[in-house]
Amino acid sequence: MDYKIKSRIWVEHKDGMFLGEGRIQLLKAIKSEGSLSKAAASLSMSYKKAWNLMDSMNKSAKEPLVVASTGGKGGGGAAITAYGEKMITAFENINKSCWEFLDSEFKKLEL
Amino acid sequence: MDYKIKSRIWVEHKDGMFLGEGRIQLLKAIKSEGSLSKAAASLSMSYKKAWNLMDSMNKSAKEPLVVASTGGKGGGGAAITAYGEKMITAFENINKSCWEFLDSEFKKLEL
DNA sequence: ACTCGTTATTTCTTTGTAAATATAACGATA
DNA sequence: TATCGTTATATTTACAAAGAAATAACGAGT
Repeated sequence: MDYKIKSRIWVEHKDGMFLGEGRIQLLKAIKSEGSLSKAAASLSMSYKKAWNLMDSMNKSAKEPLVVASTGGKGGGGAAITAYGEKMITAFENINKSCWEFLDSEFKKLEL
Repeated sequence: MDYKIKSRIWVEHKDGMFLGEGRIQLLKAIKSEGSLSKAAASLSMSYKKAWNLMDSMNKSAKEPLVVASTGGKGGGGAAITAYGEKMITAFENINKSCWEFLDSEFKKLEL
């Protein structure tokens, strides 16, 4: 059997996407880069797209996941909140366990 | 908590998609309609897209999932093979159990 | 006041994908 | 051999999503 099962998970709220794999990737890049523009560059993503994702996340969450500051020393920057960190680990844990679950189920099938 | 977790699963082989939710839907429509064009119409899908999906599935499977005949009484038609039936039920079972798994995992989180 | 690198936002352009359209091929039946 | 409804395929059109580019705003430090 040379087939592989794949999956994608995401979290929605009343009207639309809240968290998905791309958004989690962006959160992690913001954390490691300390800036939205650098995070976007590190993911080969346009700044605008990154900003849209961040804005959408912050607007649809109870608390912001990212805080950004403009101006000042270094021009500003962006950082992940404690709530944001919690979301990253929660998402990655459930995603990983989903993969494991699917792999084991799929192996049982013997297609 | 007004968040909901969602997922999509699919099966790939060496270079590309083999089975996904849209393809399974199409297989089921072919089964109930007996024709590719009627199946496409019932799903509000263009004939061309339906044909592409069917062709891709048949080409990447060990055995065809759909057999189509052209000409003859009634103009022809399409039908699901036993192998195709097996794929439908296998996919739907694993998909359902994945949803249940995710829902229960997500409930544990209390975001 | 001026500089700096960043965030924030608008507008325009491009591009990739889906949809519409048209047409050929097919073969049992009459 | 003419008809019929389907499968099979190429070509064109339309549209939406992504990207590029340009510009404004910001505020600590000098």
